[in-house]
This record gives sequence, C-alpha cells and structure tokens, in this order.
Amino acid sequence: MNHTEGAESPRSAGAEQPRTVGVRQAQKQQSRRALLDAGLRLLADQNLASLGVREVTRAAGLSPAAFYRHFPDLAALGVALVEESLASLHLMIRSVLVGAGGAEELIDRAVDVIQRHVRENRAHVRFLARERHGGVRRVREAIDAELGRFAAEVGAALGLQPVSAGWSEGDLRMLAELYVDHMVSTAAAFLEALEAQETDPGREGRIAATARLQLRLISLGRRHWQGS
Amino acid sequence: MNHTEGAESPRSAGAEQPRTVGVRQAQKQQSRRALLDAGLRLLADQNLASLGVREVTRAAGLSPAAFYRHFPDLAALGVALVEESLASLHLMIRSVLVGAGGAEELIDRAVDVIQRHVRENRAHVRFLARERHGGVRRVREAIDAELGRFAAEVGAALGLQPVSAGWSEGDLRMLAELYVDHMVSTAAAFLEALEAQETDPGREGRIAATARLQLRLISLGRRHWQGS
DNA sequence: AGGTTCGGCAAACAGTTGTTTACTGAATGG
DNA sequence: CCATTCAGTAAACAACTGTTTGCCGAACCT
Repeated sequence: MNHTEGAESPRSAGAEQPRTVGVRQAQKQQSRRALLDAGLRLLADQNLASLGVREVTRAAGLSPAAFYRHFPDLAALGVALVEESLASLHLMIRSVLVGAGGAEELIDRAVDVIQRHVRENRAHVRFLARERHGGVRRVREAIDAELGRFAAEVGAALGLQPVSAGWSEGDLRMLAELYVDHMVSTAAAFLEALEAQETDPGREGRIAATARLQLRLISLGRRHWQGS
Repeated sequence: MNHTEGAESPRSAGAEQPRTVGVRQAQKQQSRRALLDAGLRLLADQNLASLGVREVTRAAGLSPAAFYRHFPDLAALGVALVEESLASLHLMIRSVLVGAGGAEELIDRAVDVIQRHVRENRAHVRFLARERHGGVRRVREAIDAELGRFAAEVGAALGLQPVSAGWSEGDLRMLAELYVDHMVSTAAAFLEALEAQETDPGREGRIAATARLQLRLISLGRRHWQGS
C-alpha cells in the first residue's frame, strides 16, 4: 500500500509500466479491477446484454456513479474483458505450437493444454463462448477480430512444419481455421462438462478422447492432401 | 383461414394435427404465433436473458398479462423457439444425407444446403447461435440435447455409407460430432457474413469455399482412417 | 337457449433501472 | 503549505420492469 518514492521523479520509475505510477492511479486500477471481476462473476449466469450498471457496481462495492469514472458503457467493460480473456488464450496457443514433436504428441499436448486452460480460466472462457454470438455488437466484433488474428498465427506456425511443404497460403489458412474452430468447439464442450461435473464426472474425459481422435483424423487428411 | 367442418366431429378431422380444432384454439394459436414472432424479431439484437415480458407483448400487440396465458416464463418461450428452430434443421440434414452420390457432390450439396438454410431461416439460426451458450440454462440444455440427437442421426447415416465399412460405433460417433460441429461453425459464419453483406459482399462465398475444402480434408482423413 | 370456459384487458403493485447532479476529501504537484 | 485534481458518494429523476387482480365478452358445449 505505502509506496515511498525517495528522490526519484514519479514518471521515471525504471521498469514500471506507464500505468499505476501514483497512489491515485493504483487505487483507480483497484476499483477498475473490482468492476471487471464483479462483471465476470455476474456473467457466469447471464449475458452482457442483460447486465446492469447498478448490478455491477453493487457487486463491486461501489456506488453506481463510480462506474462512469471507468467505462462509458457496459459494452466498454465487455471489450475490456475480451482483451483480458484473449491475452491468456494467446499465451496458450503459443505453448502448444512452439515445442516440436511427432503429430501424436502434439495432439495430446494440444488437448491437454486446452483442457487445463478451460479449467484455470473458466470464467473467461465462459464469457468468450457466451458473447461470441451474443447481443452486443462491439464485443462480438472484438472477439471475432481476435479469433481471426489467432487463425493467422496458427496458419503461420503450420507453414513452418515439414508436413506442410508445398501448401498454398490459402490452404494453410483453411486448415488453420479448421483447427481454431475445432479448438473453440472443444473448449466450449470442456466448459459445459465442467458445469455438469457433479452429475456426470466422466464427461470431461470423453470429450478429451473425442477431441484427440478428431485431431488425428484431421491430421490424417492433412498428410494426404494434394492441394486445392 | 375458414375451415368448415361439415358433419364431422371436430376431433376426427383426418390428416389434421390435434391442434387448432376450434375457433378458440385457432385464435389462441394466432396470439402464440405473434408472441413467438415478436420474440424472434426482438432477439435479433439482444439475448433471451435480457428480453422482457412487456417488451414481447408490446411488440406482439398484446397486453402484458396475455403472455402468461401462453407461457409461464420467458424461458418457456425460448424452449418453444428452440423446438421450432431445430425442426427445420432436422429436415435440412435429411435432405443432405438421403441422396447418394460421390463424396464431392455430397460435400457441395451439404454446403449449399447449409448456406440456403441460413439465408432462409436467418432469425432462427441466429437465435440458436446466440442461445447455445447463452444465459438461460433450460434453453441451453434444450439446444444441446437436440444437437446430440442430431449427431446420433448423422452417425447412423454415416454407418450406412460404404466408406464406413469396419468402423466402430465410437469412431462413427466421433466423426458425426466432428461433422455436426463443423456444420454449426459454418452456419454461424454464414450468418455473420449475411449481417455484414453490405460492407463485404464476397464473404459468404469465401466461407462456402473454405467449408468445402475443410470437408474435403476431413473426408480424406476418413478414407485413410484405420480405426482408433 | 343457457351456463360455462377461457383468452385478453386495464389497472395497480412494489421494485428496479440508467444517468445526472452537486458534493466531499484525499492524493497531487508546485 | 496551499491550490488543484479527481475517484467516489448520496440523492434525485423519470421510466421501466414482472406479476397479480378482477373483469369482460366471445366461443363453447349440451
């Protein structure tokens, strides 16, 4: 909490990012965080479109008017949540693609990483799944744009693998989108398995097994592809 | 509209479904329809969770209290919309699977049927995409159950094709789910292409082309599958 | 013809909503 | 140390919400 500054000018604090330099900013960030967390928690069982300003501020322990010090809109809060959610997703995808290894190991690791990611970022994943086709246009577009960048990244990574020798740019993109869509579907399925874990504990494992088989089938098609 | 009954008992009207026998029932069905249509129209740019009883009845030209003569809940209205939406989907899937033909023709026809279906049932498809992971549990479950039945139907149909000789029940199911997921993703993509048709008229065609390629790749993997 | 059923209505209920207003008081910076 | 900035507050605004109530009148059945 206390943060003595010595003789340094507040703006030149070495490795600090430009945010949270003073006590003021830090406190503001804290409130902002509270709003985001409250929002994410409330969005566990409702949509962004049905969320209310008062509802969020109440859950965050702030007065209604305080909300407008941070966001003009609830849509803006939604967009902020999108950025958060997809930042962690980006890290995830990289951790799959960097390591080399045979197709089998790659598949196992991919499914594993997805499963763990859903477990550890349940609220964010649920938010993405829910709002991807949700009622708030700006949020929808933000998610879509980011998933597109995803596919591009995956496509580039696929191009580096020896299996993809001779593949056209378009074919690579098509395959990348297939993978991304499959990842999204699988993540959503894992999520629903988590929510129903009490009544059907085996579901998560079945989804993982199915996903692995499907990826194997796709990778089989990939090996025999002769170009479009 | 007019439907004279002659000497027949109202309940034995040959090929008529048990609904809409009398004037009373017919008028009630009309109001119900108005509610469903109004709901579907309003759900074009909001979620079911943020829909209001008053909002729907206002749009349907009824008094708020009238709503409760038809549905106990807005969730119930949602479930009714799910049934409607998926009935037409079932017809669609059948029209793809019945006709024989080589893999290429089958793929072309499948993508074609999906594209046309999204165009002609835009509101229903949007509703399904939006509420599949939406904030209303009962609706989510209804959609999920129906998609599961879908996959079973597709799996059974796949088993009859000569390409699937020697496939285990589980592998067939896995493939069916892959197809269904891909169909859902593609439909959602077509939908978003329609909404953005003004600013990017070529998008719909690109999605169709990509979907065809992806299906070809999957079908390639299928031909080389050796069992799990 | 007469009594019954029942879909739809207006009105009232107590809450909730988003947003603006004027304000307070602590962190800020010269 | 003193003037300024500004995150957060309480209060007020009109508008809206879901649901229940009692009632009406047309369709229904016998």
